[in-house]
Amino acid sequence: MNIKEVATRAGLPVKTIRYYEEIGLIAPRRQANGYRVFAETDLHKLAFIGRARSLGFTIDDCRRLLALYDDKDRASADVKRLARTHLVEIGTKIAELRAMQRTLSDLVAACAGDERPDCPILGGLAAPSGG
Amino acid sequence: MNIKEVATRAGLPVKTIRYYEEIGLIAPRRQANGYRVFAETDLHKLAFIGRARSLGFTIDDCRRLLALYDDKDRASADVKRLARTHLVEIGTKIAELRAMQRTLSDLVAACAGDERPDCPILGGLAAPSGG
DNA sequence: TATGGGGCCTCCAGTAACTGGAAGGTCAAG
DNA sequence: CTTGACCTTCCAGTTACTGGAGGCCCCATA
Repeated sequence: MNIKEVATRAGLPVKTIRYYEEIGLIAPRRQANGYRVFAETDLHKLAFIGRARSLGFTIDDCRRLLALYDDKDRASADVKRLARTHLVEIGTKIAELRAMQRTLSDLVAACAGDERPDCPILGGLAAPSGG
Repeated sequence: MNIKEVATRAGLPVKTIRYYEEIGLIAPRRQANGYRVFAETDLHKLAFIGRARSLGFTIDDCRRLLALYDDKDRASADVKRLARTHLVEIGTKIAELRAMQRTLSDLVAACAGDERPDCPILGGLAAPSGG
């Protein structure tokens, strides 16, 4: 199948698929005219990558996951380890965002939000008092 | 003061400060020998930017916040609007991360994590069944 | 005066993961 | 034969820095 079809079926932009080939995640064959030809396995891999990416795995994670996916002898523990590491990272990011959210919503709550220039938000950014 | 001192006092890397000058966030004077000279106002601005960045404001947000900070006539509502938009973005990001967290921890829980190759995590990435 | 060690400068390249656009080849339909 | 959709490559830009090379500048010490 051609790039547009595989893009539609995998739910990824055409440009992204070319990029994935460039960085070696997939290696579709070529026709005599230079067009890429995608096999079913390419489609599967692309769908796999798309899903992993949407779960926040990096491209490097995807590379490792694909290797594990291709390796019929690997232990499920290997995959689980990667996933768990990623879960920890997600947890950390959520905690950081929540801290931002708290600080910022305190500042927003303290601000009158009217036509006067006095604003605790800018004040809080200029010199934090307790954060 | 020299760049190293202002970097220490503002809690930012020297490189970052040069970068901030390059993109026009600050404009320190120069000595005859080419060295940057930072005034107290430069230090204040840098500390301000550092704090806004740590709260997840983009550089572009910082540019706008600095403009508001410099403008003694702006209404506090202008600042509040920017902060509130940012709060919404933070909220969205947290929700997305939580969704990832749920999906991924379900997959991790379903995986035996032993030496056998059978792994629901890879299965779930290859073809999601319900989420 | 020479030397050594910081500190400072600029410029270039690279990061992550694409995205947009230009210039041009290919194919099927009318 | 032309039109238009599709395909190709290559280059540049995005965000917010970060690292390194190569080279001044300044101060202290021998």
